[in-house]
Amino acid sequence: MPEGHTVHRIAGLFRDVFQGQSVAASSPQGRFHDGAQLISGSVLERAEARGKQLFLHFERDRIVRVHLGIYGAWDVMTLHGESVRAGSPQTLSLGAPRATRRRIGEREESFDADEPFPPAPRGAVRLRLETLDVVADLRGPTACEVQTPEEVAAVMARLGPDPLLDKGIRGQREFVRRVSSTSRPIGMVLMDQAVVSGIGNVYRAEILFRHALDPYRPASSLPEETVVTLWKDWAKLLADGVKTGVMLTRHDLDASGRTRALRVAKDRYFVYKREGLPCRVCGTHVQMALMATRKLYFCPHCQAS
DNA sequence: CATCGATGTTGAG
DNA sequence: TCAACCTCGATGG
Repeated sequence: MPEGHTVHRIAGLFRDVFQGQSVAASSPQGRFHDGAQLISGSVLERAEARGKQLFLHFERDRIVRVHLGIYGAWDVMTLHGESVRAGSPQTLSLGAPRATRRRIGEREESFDADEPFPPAPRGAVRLRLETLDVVADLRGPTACEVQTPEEVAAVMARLGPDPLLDKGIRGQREFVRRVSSTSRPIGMVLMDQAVVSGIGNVYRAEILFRHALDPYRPASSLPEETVVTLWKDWAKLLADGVKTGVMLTRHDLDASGRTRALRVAKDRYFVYKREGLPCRVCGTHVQMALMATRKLYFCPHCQAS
């Protein structure tokens, strides 16, 4: 599911396949019918992510803002093979070219779909974006709406820095300022999109473990140097996540362990979803507690104050 | 078949 | 603090 890395991957993929092209838009499910009509046939000028928010800039200052929420996902299907790509309608009708599907969101996967192109929408597709050789289906988003540049600016203004957009000292300083100015627990603060963009429940737990931090410790009590380290670590994890599509957060693995963890979810994390299992560092049982309705995982020994 | 849970946010009280 | 919302795969009977 979507933490910041997923959304940046989608933005990158959309730049590759849609940017500069006229895109047909529809809402097979019907719930985004009017919005789809507003943009259908216009050129996608830009696709950008900020944290978990995706902005698709179409002509005439029409911007589609998408937030996947907890289970939203994009399904992207492309025809493969250049000859098919360039194919005329006759070529397409010559019989069921195979498509490659890429699911982006909860669980990413690629597979050959044994079906004609473009495939019929499956399930509740809120928004379908389509060119001659690419179809992207959006399901289950928390938000999908057409906004003006002013509305987009207002959303952006409420978001904390994103390491991929606010590189260098400016983003870092902003992060330090926002973390240090609140006494709420650091475990809550890292999840607050107004403090920093893109961190979700998985990265939150893993980052805290990687820095041996007690999730309940007041954010303002952390030394500035620790906060700077957190920012740099998030920047690295995010860059890795965008590259691989996987939240691999363990720095205790050799090359083969890493390869395995990329494949096997159970091996992927230090503490996330490992309640009751031995801490990978000290063997203490990993604990789970609710923090503001979300499940928080941590090692009570390694992460003691 | 029904129920549950998930990498999230919003808004009411 | 809590319910509502959005969708689907996993789990249980």
